[in-house]
Amino acid sequence: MSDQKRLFLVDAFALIFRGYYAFIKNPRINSKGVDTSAIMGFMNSLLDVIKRERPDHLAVCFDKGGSTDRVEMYAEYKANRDETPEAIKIAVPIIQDILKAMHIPIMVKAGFEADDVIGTLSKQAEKEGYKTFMVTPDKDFAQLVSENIFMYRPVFGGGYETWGIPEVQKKFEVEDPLQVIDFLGMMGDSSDNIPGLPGVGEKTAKKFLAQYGSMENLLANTHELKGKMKEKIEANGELGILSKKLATIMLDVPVTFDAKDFELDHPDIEAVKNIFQDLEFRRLTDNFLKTFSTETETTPTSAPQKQEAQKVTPKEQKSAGAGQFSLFGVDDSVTTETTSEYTRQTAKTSSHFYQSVAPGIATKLFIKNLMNQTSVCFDTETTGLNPITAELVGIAFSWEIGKGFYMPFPEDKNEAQELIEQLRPFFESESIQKIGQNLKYDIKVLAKYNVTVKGKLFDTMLAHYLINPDMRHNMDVLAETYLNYTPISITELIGKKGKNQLSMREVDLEKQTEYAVEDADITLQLKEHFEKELGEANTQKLFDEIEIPLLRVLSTMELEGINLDKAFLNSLSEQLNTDIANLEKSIYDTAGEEFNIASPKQLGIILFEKMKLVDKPKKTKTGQYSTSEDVLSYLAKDHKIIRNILDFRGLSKLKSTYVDALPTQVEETTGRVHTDYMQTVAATGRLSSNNPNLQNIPIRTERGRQVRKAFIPRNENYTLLAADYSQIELRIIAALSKEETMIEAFKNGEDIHASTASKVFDVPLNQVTREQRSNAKTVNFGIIYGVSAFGLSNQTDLSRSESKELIDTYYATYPKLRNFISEQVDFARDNGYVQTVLGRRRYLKDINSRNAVVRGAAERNAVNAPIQGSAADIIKIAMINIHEKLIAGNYKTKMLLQVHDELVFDVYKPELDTIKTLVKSEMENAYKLDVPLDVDLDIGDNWLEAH
DNA sequence: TGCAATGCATA
DNA sequence: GTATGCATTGCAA
Repeated sequence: MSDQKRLFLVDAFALIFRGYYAFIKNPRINSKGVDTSAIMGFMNSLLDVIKRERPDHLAVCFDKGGSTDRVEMYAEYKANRDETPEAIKIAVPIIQDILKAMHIPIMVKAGFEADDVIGTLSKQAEKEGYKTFMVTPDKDFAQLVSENIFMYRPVFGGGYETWGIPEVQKKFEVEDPLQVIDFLGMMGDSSDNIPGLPGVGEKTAKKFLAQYGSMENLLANTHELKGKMKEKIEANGELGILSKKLATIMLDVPVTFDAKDFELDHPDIEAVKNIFQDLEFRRLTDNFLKTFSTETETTPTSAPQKQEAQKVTPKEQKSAGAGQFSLFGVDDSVTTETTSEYTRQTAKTSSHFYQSVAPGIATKLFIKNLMNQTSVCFDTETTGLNPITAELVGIAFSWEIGKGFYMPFPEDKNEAQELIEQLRPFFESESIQKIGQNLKYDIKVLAKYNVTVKGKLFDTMLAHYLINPDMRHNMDVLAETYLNYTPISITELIGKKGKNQLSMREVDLEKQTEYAVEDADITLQLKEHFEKELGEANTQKLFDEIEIPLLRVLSTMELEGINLDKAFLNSLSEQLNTDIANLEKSIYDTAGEEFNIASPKQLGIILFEKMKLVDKPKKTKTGQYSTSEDVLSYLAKDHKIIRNILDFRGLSKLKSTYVDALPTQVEETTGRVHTDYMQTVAATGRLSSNNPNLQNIPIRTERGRQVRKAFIPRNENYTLLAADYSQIELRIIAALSKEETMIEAFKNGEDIHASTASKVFDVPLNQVTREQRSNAKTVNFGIIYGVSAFGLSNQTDLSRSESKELIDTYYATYPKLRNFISEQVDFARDNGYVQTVLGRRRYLKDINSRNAVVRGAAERNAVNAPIQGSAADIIKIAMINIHEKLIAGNYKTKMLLQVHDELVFDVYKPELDTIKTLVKSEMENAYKLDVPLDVDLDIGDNWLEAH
């Protein structure tokens, strides 16, 4: 470093607060009962800075009485700050005493905040040739950063980072640190109660800044915004300006930087020692003496300081006494107390016999007993929610209501495997029925131990999904609804998620037993309940032949996961940035010069003055050329440069939702992405996918669909096969309605939308215009969703009355379709539900509502649910059959994904021809309709190519 | 930290 | 107009 003098300005309150909250979980209280956390925290930071940096000049700045100017501007300023904690209030005078003893100047100015004092001083020092370091964690200070003014910012886990101009540019994505003020003004700051612009947070503020550069320019160009955002910002321009003012650090506080006064000289060691002794700071006293004793130039790194002792070893599982483990020795049942029918039962109020099984002989006896059962409910307890990484902590079993056993699993992997081996005959027994709640999870966990769950299955969650798809199906809800019983909550055992949540392994064995066996017991009781109801709802077949077999299929697919080119994924984010650069270059080339694409002003001049893309460019209120979305997309088809600009704008969204998110979901152990298919959330019978959702990977836009390139085959011996049903929902509605005209079109392999257009607009098939086909397509989809003229006119260029006319003509063309629709609605009115081809029901309680809006929605559901649901039924059948054939044929090919009407396979190349035939045949013949089903196959080295 | 509202990705 | 999941934001704790 040069010989330039260095001034450190310390933001006292920021460091005091930070120190105080650092100890919040474990406050420092001395023998006099004084909470010294804040003092300790602050002094640690201060000494740390001195020791590390040895500043020539240093001062500590405090607030006094808040900022009168800002309160004048905005009465709410800092109004919602919590009352300052007591420990901080008492800390301030003590810290000031210590500073005096250390001969460190204290800067305060009534009516000004420390920010303003520091700002003013740093600018003065800059003029005098100093390098200034503002010691504060508060990001507001970034606006002051210049070539000679830096932020010196404590970071979590110790250490500091220095923010100069490049750091601020990067962090806030701005050119000039002064734009930090605009940034803060836009996004607001809840702790200072700076309102900001409504609806604008960090991401949006950065976007705006890149595009408009400042608050003022944003407000001058709100016409370019869309939707709610536009309304909100236009309505709150003044608030934005005010917010910016509030966020601005003042530079004209009446204080003077006096170099001599600020020189860091020797402290009054005795005085400081006395205060520290009084506070009972022993370590800090040592630290202080070391810092100021002359010979300490560098601090030894060998000294094992602080945190080392804090390392917490997870509590070992309590090894209970032998008696507790004995199989039949302990009866911890509780007598039933009389409960009114309004009081829910719990484990405490109902009689039960739950017991843990000890290792050794007890386990052998237990398993012998287990093997004699014909139907057993089980529930695994694990260390987490992700079955790929979770380890078994125990398994609960129950085959008699009110009674059950819990087998804890050792943490040691080999021992756990030995134990599961003993249970293998049970799980793999074909003759013992297995009952569970969400068995897919347990099956996946056990698969990780190489155990296959065989035999008949009964999943209470799936059963209830068929009985009442609109409800939720978690066990607590089911127990309360059907058994009038409240199970022990998981949070009671392991705490709320986040900070101190325990792993199931850390829970006492007795509690584990109570909790786990209770789950198994309740599940068993629910099974008895739902068994009857399944028959009554006529969905037994759907349960046995679709949902239960599908559960095995899904667990296999989920465990398999899909390969992601990890290098590609990890770099895709940067590649996108490269793409942006390429787009920029291409735009510059076309434009013939470089300019700021993000600036609408410059862009408008380039497009409409230089390139003269249109004769009469649309202008905005402020007289500038409009470059808004709708203007540009209108020009997009004729000009590549416009497409590039639109792409450029759309990238950030893509990046955050997919490109940056997906790599974090790659499982370390497998290098693959394992989605979780939800079998019980979609009321229509569809699956849904989450963590991550692989059913909404972009495909419509060129840039978006690039994400699909990241989904690749297992290795070079494999290829991806995508098989999708063509127009399955329209085929279903044609078949169900028996509308011959439409059925014929499908039988003849016609382009259905063109065919519809030809009939509705009464033109020969080969003379259908693009627009006619497009409108016909919209109506076809509208039918599936339960059309209204209003909805149709929103989707097309047609007016409301034209839409109505089109729909009327459509119904005239396909009269049976109209019949079908009214039949569905009538059926729903009479029965309260509609159903799919396989009898999957959806109950529509609002179908007879007197509220037309509510009733209308129910009527659309009545039309859509059987269509969407039947399509779901059919692909589920195909999946089950394909799964079985893949196993039976011992193929290496795996089924990986389902996207509603599409299946994706990882095909072993030598099997390709066989698999293509197999998949196509199984999908097309999954269910017999009066309309042929048609499946398109595509292969490729990634999911994008396979389309 | 958890919730609702908004907007947008898919079929 | 149907069915989902998720990122971001603001607000309530």
